[in-house]
Amino acid sequence: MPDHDSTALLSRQTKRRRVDIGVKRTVGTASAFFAKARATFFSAMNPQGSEHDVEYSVVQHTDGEKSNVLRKLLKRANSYEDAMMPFPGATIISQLLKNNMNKNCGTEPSFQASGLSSAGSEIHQEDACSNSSRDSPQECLSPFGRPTMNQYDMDRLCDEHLRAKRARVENIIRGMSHSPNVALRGNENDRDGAPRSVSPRESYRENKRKQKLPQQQQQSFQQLVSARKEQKREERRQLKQQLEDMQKQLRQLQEKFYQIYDSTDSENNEDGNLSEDSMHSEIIEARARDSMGRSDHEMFDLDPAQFIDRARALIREHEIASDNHPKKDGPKDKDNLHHNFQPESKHLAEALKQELNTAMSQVVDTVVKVFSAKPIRQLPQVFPPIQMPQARFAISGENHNFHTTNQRLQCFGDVIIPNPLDTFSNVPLPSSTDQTEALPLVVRKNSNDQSASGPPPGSHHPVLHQSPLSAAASFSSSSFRHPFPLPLMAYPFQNPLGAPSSAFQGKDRSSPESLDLTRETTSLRTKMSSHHMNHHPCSPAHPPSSTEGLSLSFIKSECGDMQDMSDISPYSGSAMQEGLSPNHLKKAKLMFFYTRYPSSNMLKTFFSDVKFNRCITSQLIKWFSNFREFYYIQMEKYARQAINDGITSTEELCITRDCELYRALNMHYNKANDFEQVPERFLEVAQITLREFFNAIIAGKDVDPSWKKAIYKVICKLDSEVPDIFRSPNCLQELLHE
DNA sequence: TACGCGCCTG
DNA sequence: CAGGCGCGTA
Repeated sequence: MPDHDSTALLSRQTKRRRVDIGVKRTVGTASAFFAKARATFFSAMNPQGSEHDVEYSVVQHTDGEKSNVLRKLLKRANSYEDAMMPFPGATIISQLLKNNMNKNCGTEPSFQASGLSSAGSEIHQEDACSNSSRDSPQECLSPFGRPTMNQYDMDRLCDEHLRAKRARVENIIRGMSHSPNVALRGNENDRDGAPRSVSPRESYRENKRKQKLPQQQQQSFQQLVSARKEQKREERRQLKQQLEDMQKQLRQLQEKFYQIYDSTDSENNEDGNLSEDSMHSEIIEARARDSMGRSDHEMFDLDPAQFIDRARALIREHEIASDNHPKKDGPKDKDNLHHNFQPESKHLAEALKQELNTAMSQVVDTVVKVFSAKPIRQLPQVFPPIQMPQARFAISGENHNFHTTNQRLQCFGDVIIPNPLDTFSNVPLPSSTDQTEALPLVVRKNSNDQSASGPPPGSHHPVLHQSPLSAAASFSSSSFRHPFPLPLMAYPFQNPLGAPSSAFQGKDRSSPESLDLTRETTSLRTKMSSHHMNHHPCSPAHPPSSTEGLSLSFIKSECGDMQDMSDISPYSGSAMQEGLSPNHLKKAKLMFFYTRYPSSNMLKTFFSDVKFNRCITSQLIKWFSNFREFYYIQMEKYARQAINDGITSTEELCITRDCELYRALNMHYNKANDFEQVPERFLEVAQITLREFFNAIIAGKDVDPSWKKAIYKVICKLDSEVPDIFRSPNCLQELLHE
């Protein structure tokens, strides 16, 4: 773990503790002194915030705080793992490994956090270094002992560097092959490696550290070399096993593939004349090979290229078949297709073909993914579905190209619906760096939903996938990026081997129930409003397209009982705003000087220039909740400070316009101090609040977890009338420019 | 069940 | 400042 991380952790912790000193006191006033002294002592002891700090804090904290530390570590580890999943860069291999290893060792997240191979834990090593007084610092820096780097000439240094590099790679591979830290470790390395340029010496040291074996390290290089050889042998063995595992999985895939093929094969045999028709020899060949392979079980040993070739052939076969069927004018075909075929079986055939196409796409995709070591350049293709039947699979041909997620989506859109709208191409698909904070939750939720409930029956239409995108596109400026695509993109990766038939159909991902869009919509609107998005993207002159209509209804259904749906739909009329602007925030802050607990009705009347819906209302309510939070925190802080300062009587607690507490509050709600009419009443209320806190603390009521509630009850009755001028939409100008 | 609130977190 | 969460209330 890099130092800055633990530093951050520490600073968060100390910060939290400073707050917690107040909030979660278990003893009376004496504990405040103690805690304060402890904090001072603590920060004096560790001015630079090293790894000691975490240790120290863990040891010193109460159980709850300790569990906080653990929780954070755990969270971090999880988030690293989660973060790996949806990225195109995460290969199927790592996912397979992850799946396997989660079964075995999914129970020790804290060790995941330490993130090292079985050879030893970095953290443990470092702890041993920093904690144990027996070890000399030199040994810590250079675990291989005396021969320090200074004794080598430059050649040696280069050699070491190369060796270290190699060892590092080997280490990563080994880590992948038998520890649950795949994602984490890789991540860590990336993070470590990217920002700083690694000097040879540094990387040498780092690798030594990582390579350190649990047994006593001998100082001679020969032993090191032999140990390394041992490791390599072990690695080789494990890699081999890994390979075997993957082959096994591939076999399963192929099996599935052939099962599907068999089903349609037998059906084709039913109508009997497909093969005698003008079938390409390639297809017949493929079939011949096929049946042979099936009888001999040799197909399992096909190499990937062959496998993919055959997949392509099959696809071609089916496309030719489906293309030819309607075009056939020969009486024979007509007979076969239109007379001998019952309508039901025709439908069945069509359905089966579609299913087959979908399934085959998945299989081919997965196989390609398994066997493409690295993403190579993508072919710039748009997948015209009918005209270029091969385009869909061209990437899996000689080039063994890697499907980007975007292509994958298009591909499956193709299969399911022949003519997908190309809204996708107009929306900048987020790269891994475009991720916003809301994403992981959405992904997780979706994946859970997906795995929990099977795809609901009913028709699926890709346009539903696009509606969120078009929502983002049509409601936002060009620079605005919404995290919608990522949950969708994450889907194809969810379960590459387990249930491919349901994994890609996307029926449930298109259903509004499974997507937690409420928050997304809220945040979308929030972001819109905070960016002054007052323009109306859908002007009446340009009636919404079908996709826009869908996205509108999407938001409509998600945002629930909006009092006025026109606030999203094309809107022409008054100057009502669709969201809250910074000016509204400023106004709300000024209103806080008068009212701490405004009712939602009151908010509606005072923010009459905003079109209210559920989201806006809760945002405003949240604002005032945040204001109160700050207010009460200040009050408590100053009350405790007063107690610490030896004040014993509430009479001594007065709030004037030049006292520190008032200045802090004014700074928060009236930052520029351009509102010069902070009512006297606010000072009184503040003073009452302060005294309430003071008395409560003095009385030791703060041992009760909900001791503040009584104070809140008092304060909420002290709201005063908000001047009418605040009802005006332009009140800010009027208030601030007087 | 929906809503408002407060607390915690980032 | 916003999101998540748990709780109490209507």
